Amino acid sequence: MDHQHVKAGLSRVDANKNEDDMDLRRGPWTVEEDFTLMNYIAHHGEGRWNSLARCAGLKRTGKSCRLRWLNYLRPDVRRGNITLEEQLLILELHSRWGNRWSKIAQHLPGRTDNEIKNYWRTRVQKHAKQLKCDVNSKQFKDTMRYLWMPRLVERIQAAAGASTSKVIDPQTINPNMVQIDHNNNNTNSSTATASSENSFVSDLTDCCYNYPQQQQDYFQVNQSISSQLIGESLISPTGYFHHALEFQGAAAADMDHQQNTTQWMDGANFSDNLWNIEDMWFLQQQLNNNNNNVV
DNA sequence: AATTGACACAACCGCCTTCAT
DNA sequence: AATGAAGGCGGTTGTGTCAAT
Repeated sequence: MDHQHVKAGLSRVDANKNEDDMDLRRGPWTVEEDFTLMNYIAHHGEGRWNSLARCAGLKRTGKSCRLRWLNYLRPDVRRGNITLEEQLLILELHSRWGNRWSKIAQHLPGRTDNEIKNYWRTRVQKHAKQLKCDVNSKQFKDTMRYLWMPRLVERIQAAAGASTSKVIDPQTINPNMVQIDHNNNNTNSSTATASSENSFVSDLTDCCYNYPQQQQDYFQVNQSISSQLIGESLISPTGYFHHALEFQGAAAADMDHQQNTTQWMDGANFSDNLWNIEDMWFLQQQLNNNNNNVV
């Protein structure tokens, strides 16, 4: 690798390729290019992308053709808002596998790794930024597991109960869920919100406004729904649901720490913040726990 | 009406792995 | 076994859109 290529951040192989491909097109695809690519694949199939690009007469790299096909033109690609169920799955699978986008995408039919990656960056990382904590930190991960995911489950339930086109039928998952609905006969804001819209219009932000009243119930339900969505084998016996219960118990016995959040929240504009007091308190607890462990 | 900033998403880049020769 | 091309993947950037000012 010579200095020029090192400077440009290119390997020699890629650099030579670039020199050879100076007349290649870059940037957004035109309708004509899309049509050419689709037409060629319809007749000849996909694969061998470099030769495909040449034979189809496209002035694009094979990589570019492949990406365009997989992420946009493929007939079975799903577009549009990420559903609540998909959000829950993404959070769950990311907690297990990290940034293995293609692996995560395999469990969301029609969704591309690129789309999931973008979702994570634009939605999830944004919230981490607002909380002023690292997206990979334990605090943030715990918040996802013990607050956001239960809320997502709650909203999935509400949406399924309100919609005729249910994605999840609670009774087929867990009889407890029916009981939960009856016990929660107060119509809290989250239920009302979810009922007034279809399950496709939602994101994490909405979930963060609505703190569950009976969190233990939500963990039970969460476990059930996650099991249905991604299969029992993915739920660990020592998974986050149990840890959440332990955490909630310990936290309830230590409510005095809530006062400490004032100090912790210094610098945050609360009136404009998406996060409610429980989120902040939860994170503060995590910080305290970590500090105790260090000492 | 023009400007600006935030946001979502398409597309590219470079590294790594796999495959064919 | 060695080599180069192709493909896959995760990170990053570019661009269009829209709301707020």
